[in-house]
Amino acid sequence: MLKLTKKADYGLIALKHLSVRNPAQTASAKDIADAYGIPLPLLSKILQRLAKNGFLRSEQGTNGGYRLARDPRQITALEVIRAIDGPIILTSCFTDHGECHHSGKCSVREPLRKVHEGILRLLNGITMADIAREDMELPSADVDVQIFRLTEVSPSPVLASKGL
Amino acid sequence: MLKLTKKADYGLIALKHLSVRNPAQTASAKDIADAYGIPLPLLSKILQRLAKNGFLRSEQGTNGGYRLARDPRQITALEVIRAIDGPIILTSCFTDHGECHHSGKCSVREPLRKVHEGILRLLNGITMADIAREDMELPSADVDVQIFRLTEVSPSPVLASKGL
DNA sequence: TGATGTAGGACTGATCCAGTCCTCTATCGC
DNA sequence: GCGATAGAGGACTGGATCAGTCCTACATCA
Repeated sequence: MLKLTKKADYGLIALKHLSVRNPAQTASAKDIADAYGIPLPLLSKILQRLAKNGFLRSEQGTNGGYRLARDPRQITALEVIRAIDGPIILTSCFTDHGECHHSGKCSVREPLRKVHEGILRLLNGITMADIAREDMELPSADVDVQIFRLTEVSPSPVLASKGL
Repeated sequence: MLKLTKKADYGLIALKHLSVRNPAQTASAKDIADAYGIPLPLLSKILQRLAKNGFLRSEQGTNGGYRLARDPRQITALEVIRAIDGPIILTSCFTDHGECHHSGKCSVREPLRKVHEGILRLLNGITMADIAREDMELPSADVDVQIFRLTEVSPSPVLASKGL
């Protein structure tokens, strides 16, 4: 279904929240949960994991909370999503082990790997600093359309059609 | 989790199978299921849906089966996936209705929409003809990294790291 | 010492995916 | 015409995963 989990969403929201403010300032899980209507215990888990993975530094006790451990320009969306959701697997064909139990039968593995890499590259090209900017630039059209293009195709109305 | 369903996988495999061979030739669901080790009733449903959506033409009766209804160069991976899995939803923030129940709170909706569009554009740029080619070109590195790039980032070892 | 806050394991309900089962209809060859 | 083949399609089930809750333990500060 090609969907991000809510946990990843929440994680990105929290990191954006912390990227915008003064890096010296801490925000508690409760602060963030209240600000965005996220269930506190759920957000806590996410923040704990982000801290465990080196994105955040946590401080316990009164007036404690979380602050960024790294420059927002050095944190990519890909890293965050992987830390929260685990490895991104476009198709079960290539898991971490790299093997498809359909063996030589699965004929679309290689093409899908290209798509997979494209998505990873896309996510890897976005930092928290980008996300924190409200005026994030629109991707210039037709740039990556050309990446895979080997044959002619008529101008597709797919992207313009409602629904997606 | 950003994963394609097996149904979409199977659909792409079947379409590739039909794209490679003579377009006049039909292949039954059983033929394809046997060739790739896909459960027949499951594949049947997928092929039926592809036929219903105009990708395939079906012929009933003895020696019946499926054949492509359109030029493989005119069938994009995006269309196929959408036909089988339904609309691609990167985050529940923007559904078909385009509305986030978090209202104005969800601060990452716009950035994620950009990612979303990037993925759609990527999938829309791949046709069945591309997938049917074994020597599908590798995406040239660093092309789409630049799309979202507004800030500097150090060369990331993320893509090179094992696991992805 | 108590309030505040993080750390983290266990558990549950809901949803969705993958696959199965069954019945029905259409077409071809004998 | 009849039976084998093949598509059409609805109903159902087991399992996995997600989203969220609950509870306890530990750390820090006023």
